[in-house]
Amino acid sequence: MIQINRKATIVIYPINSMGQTVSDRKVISFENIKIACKSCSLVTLCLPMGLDPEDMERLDRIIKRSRPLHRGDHLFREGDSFQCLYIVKTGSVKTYAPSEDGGEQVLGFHLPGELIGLDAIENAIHNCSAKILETSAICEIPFSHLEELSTSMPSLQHQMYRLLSREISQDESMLTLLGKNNAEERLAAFLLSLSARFKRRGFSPFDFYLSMSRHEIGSYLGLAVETVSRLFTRFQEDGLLEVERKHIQLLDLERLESVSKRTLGNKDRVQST
Amino acid sequence: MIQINRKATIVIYPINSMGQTVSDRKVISFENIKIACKSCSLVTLCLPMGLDPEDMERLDRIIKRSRPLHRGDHLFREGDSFQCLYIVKTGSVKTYAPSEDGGEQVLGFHLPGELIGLDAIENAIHNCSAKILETSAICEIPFSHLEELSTSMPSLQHQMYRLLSREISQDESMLTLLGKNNAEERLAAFLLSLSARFKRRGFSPFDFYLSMSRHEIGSYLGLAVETVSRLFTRFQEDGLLEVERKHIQLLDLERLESVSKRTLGNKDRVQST
DNA sequence: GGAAACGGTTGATTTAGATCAAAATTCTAC
DNA sequence: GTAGAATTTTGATCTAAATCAACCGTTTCC
Repeated sequence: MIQINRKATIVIYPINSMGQTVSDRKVISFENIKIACKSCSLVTLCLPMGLDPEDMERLDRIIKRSRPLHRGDHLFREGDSFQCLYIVKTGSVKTYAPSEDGGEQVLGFHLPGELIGLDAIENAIHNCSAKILETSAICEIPFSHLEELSTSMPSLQHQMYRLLSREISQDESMLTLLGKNNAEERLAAFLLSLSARFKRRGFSPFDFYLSMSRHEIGSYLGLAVETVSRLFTRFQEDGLLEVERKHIQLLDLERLESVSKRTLGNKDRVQST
Repeated sequence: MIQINRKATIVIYPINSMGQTVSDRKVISFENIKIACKSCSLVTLCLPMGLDPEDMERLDRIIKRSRPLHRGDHLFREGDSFQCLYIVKTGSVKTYAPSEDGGEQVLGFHLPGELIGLDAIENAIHNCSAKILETSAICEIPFSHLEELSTSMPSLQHQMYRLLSREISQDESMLTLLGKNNAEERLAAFLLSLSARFKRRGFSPFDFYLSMSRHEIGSYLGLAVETVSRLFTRFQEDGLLEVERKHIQLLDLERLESVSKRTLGNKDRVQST
């Protein structure tokens, strides 16, 4: 899916979930795939965050940058030996726990700047799989090198602790979502989370493309595909959003927010009619 | 609840969830509350795991050991500033996310040797609360000291990475449990998890006391109290276990195992009659 | 170009587990 | 020891979401 944008730069990435219809959309060309951390737009929300230039340089040297990977490619599979952490540079990735019967539990969707593989450190074995959702550039960090480096770089060590801790917090709020919230609240919270993450990355929080299927959203949220589909329709009918296949436009963030945290106490339901 | 055991040592802890009816039950006396890591029975599964004697000594010096805390005491509350990590030495602790309406989502139950507070590192603010379930001894580790120490102790740093990573793995399997498994499977998995953890700590995997209420179990597993209660009754009727209030005896680990991972594929249900 | 596979939507029906209600049991505190 | 408050259990009813089923639009691939 190659297209030429207004600035006549060849955009080699397919239309992806980030900023498709956004006017200030970043142009990604061949040259800046292998960009160093210090010139990377993600530097403020990625692993090198907060490192001084010299430390960043040292970190930069152990990071490998691969050719773009494509939809369906695996970064790793459950059971693989753990060698590297991965960071999404562009595109998106899902992690999931496969089950014997071919099913899967989606554990997360990973956007640019986000680390993948942190759960494998303990046993040096991956206990989930990671699959590319759309053509993506991925940075690869050999963990043994990273660990070694972090012994001599307190700020890197600190950043590692923070990132690991954040992953725990996120999983915990996901546990609350699955334990306490109904289908409507889960989907609203999911869309708001995507929205906020796109925003931090400089893309529109109102208008984006989903790189995952309804089925994957359902798995992530502990819902059946049909329920997800019906909810999208309902949210659209309620004027919360506009949806056309993968394209989402959030029309009323505030109301979506209130839907996402409507537990027993708050009975002012969205108009159903 | 003070009682004298056969060896005439005063047991200051109330009958707790660990090994109540176990013959080789550990005797906990006043003296060994403030025991150093190197003489602590938990050393092989706790933070100091794998440290050499000298490093352990250094770690030991920053660890504070409090007087026993009692049921209902808080280690910290959501919103508190993060100063310390906590390790359960004896007893048990729950962590939970309070919600505005007085409800709560239980995030975890913590047994001896387990760390509490890892999710607070990122923002230096606790985003859940931790409450003592039964009289417990707790080790307290000022995180800033720990972090500093870990910069000069690669094996401690490694252990920290491992423990953080393990927390993530555990949360992820919990996500799968809540996302994919039904009530029966969740409770079975919960009991088996407790069983395995008791075993690792030298207590009976078959016979133990629950330090948490049915309500708390329900919250943890995303189920209503009534469902939990009914399941205990059903499991007992099915001969899987014997339950009398907080006292649980697992009668058939193997069958419980098969109940815990019975998804669609596996239709050999437990006899209901 | 057409068939097959896939992903998504919509409708009808079923059901697991929530909710409501009430009694039984245990715990707590005077 | 007793009153009152929790906690747990059990039963009856309800409902949100799963499941089953059919259909439609897209994509893919001979």
